[in-house]
Amino acid sequence: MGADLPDIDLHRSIAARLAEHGQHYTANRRAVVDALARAGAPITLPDLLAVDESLAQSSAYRSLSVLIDVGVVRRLVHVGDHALFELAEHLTEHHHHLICESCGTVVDVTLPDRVEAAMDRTFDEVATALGFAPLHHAVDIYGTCATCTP
Amino acid sequence: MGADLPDIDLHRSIAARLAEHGQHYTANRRAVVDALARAGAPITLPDLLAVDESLAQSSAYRSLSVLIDVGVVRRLVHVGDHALFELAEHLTEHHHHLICESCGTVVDVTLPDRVEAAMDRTFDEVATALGFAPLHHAVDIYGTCATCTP
DNA sequence: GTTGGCATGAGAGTGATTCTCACTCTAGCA
DNA sequence: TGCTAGAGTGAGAATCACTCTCATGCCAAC
Ligand SMILES: [Mn+2]
Ligand SMILES: [Mn+2]
Ligand SMILES: [Zn+2]
Ligand SMILES: [Zn+2]
Repeated sequence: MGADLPDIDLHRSIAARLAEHGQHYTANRRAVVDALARAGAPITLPDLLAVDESLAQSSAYRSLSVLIDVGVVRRLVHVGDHALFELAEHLTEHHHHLICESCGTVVDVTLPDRVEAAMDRTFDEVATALGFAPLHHAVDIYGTCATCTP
Repeated sequence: MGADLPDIDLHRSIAARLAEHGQHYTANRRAVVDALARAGAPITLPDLLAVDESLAQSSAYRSLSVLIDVGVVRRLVHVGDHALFELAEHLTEHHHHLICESCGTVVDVTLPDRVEAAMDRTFDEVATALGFAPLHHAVDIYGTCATCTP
């Protein structure tokens, strides 16, 4: 989404978070992050490898796994047979997804703060009523994208 | 969820929908529907086979696939390595999911109509602004369930 | 009662993801 | 600056949820 951190801060922030977990920000992990940042939308692993041809498949999967573990990357499922990967929200901003049921395209959307706040209040109420302690939420809006609409 | 159709109507409704698509409501498909109805929450395929031991894995998967194609069953991903299956909303009611990040339990929740309406309005606005024609939405509330909270 | 076509299920196949292991790099110390 | 222990890498093997195949079963319509 629009409000990304400048690259320098992005990488510094990621390095710090990895360090907190006793992990290093290696060249491979940085290459994966760069590819995700360059994509600017959730992408599949094949797409990731296409963005940076020097990446090896097994290492890309492993770097993503480490980055997910420390909270730098988020993995999305729900569409197609490949998972989608994107930078975590603390590196971009809280957002949700528009999913085209025809072509599988996924794009980020942000909702007005007013609406987010109202949703959080409601979710907290209904979850608590069922003995759940809610931590966060995901909203997926399914429909048809511009290019798939005739 | 609470407001299920009585069994007779449930099966009649499903038979009709299958017929619309030139499909039959066979014993196997009915057994799968019964198992899902009995579960009352999204369940995995292994769980389904456990509920009805007479079901064969390959046939259960195929029956689910047919039932999904005609809109009687919905498939959820997002949690664990097995997909979750539940009866479609027109057989139960529009609802969303509470997902325990600790044990993977998934339970249904309904939101107040007022909130659903407000969300739909907002989703329509933001989607349209991005050239998307929104059709429906899914909300997942992640947190910790009662038994996982110490 | 025969026949044609869909349904079933055991087992084989598929493919995204994960694991293995021999090799490489690097951080930290001498 | 050299050494070394431990972490990182990647080609290929393995895993496993799910799908496909095909021989057989079932049923409806004549
Ligand atoms: Mn939100
Ligand atoms: Mn809703
Ligand atoms: Zn599309
Ligand atoms: Zn739990």
